[in-house]
Amino acid sequence: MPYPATHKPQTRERILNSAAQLFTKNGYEGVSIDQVMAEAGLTRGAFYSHFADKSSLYAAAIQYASKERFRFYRAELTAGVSIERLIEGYLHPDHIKGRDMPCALAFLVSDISQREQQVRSTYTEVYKGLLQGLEHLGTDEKRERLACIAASVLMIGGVAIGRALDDEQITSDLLEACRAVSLQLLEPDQTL
Amino acid sequence: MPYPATHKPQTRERILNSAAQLFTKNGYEGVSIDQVMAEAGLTRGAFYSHFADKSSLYAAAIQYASKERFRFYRAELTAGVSIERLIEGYLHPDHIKGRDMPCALAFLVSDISQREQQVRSTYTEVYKGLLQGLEHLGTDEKRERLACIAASVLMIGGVAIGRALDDEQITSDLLEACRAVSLQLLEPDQTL
DNA sequence: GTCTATAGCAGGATAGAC
DNA sequence: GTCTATCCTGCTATAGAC
Repeated sequence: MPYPATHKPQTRERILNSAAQLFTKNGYEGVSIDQVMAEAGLTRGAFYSHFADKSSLYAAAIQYASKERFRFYRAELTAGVSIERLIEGYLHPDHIKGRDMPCALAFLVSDISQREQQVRSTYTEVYKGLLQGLEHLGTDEKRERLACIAASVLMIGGVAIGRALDDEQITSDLLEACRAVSLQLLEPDQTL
Repeated sequence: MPYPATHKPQTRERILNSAAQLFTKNGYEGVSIDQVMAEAGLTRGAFYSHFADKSSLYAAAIQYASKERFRFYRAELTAGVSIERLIEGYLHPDHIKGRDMPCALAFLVSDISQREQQVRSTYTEVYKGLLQGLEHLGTDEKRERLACIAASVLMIGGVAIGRALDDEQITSDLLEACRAVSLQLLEPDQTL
């Protein structure tokens, strides 16, 4: 039995992990199937027995990356990390530089509208998940929706713009401003 | 005299205008030099007597689009249009849909970090211009820098994320939240 | 300055052996 | 399921005629 039943799912996961890392950092057009497969220790020919095409992989990778990220945040919260610290970690130079698995919502935001329906709808679902997370983050009562939306825009937008800029001083100021305002918006009884 | 002295600059301007429209809406990889030249009524061969390569054109197009946009805003302000109306126009579904010449800062934000130094530094200069505009917008005294940064992130991020999303209801809520918070941040005596 | 023609390459997708 | 080999397309960039 050369290929045990667990082999295929495991391989698929390896491909997804490789794709999530590469796509998030380099965008859809910035990554070839060759690269994804090489990173996963395979060759291009093997790809099409796991995914229909590049676009499907992209959508799946975004979902995968986000699940990993949500899992991480849940663990942090369980371990007693404060909201302030989580926001600080998100709006942080290390995140912008792409260490580990960065946030696909931020890194790919203007990549998405050029992709197919399937990709946009995946992105939208992930964004909804983040929004719901912010609404209930570390509190029993639900936060105001619009305040959470504005906070999410400051987080995602802050990382996206900070990544584009070429001037460390401005990026640093930008992160500081986004941290301050988003935290204020996430105060439990905040209303717009 | 088959080519008058005004011919080349005019042609260059036609190419830039075509490039600004196409690149802003479709990103760097989403546009070919063929398309840009065809839109300008020329063929690909003529391109390289105006620009060194595709990357240079991209940087020049971002600068061109932004100058057009700043010109537009100055005219609006001179005509007595309020800041509220300007923000409303920016954070508006029509802008997201790409009518006329959309804002390159928003539409290309996550495209930029994958390009060369030249492009990133152009983007950074344009962003600095917007920031300075916000600091002095319709007031004699200078607004607080961090408040203006946060407002700019809500504007750029709001358009970028709104464009990615596939759900009109959420996009509409998102634009509303960004309008409300950014306007609040631009109140003349606002401090963080 | 603009054209047509072409060189050269990268990458998506498929075929067929193992 | 994975491999190698191949087809095919699209694109940047250049050459050379007008």
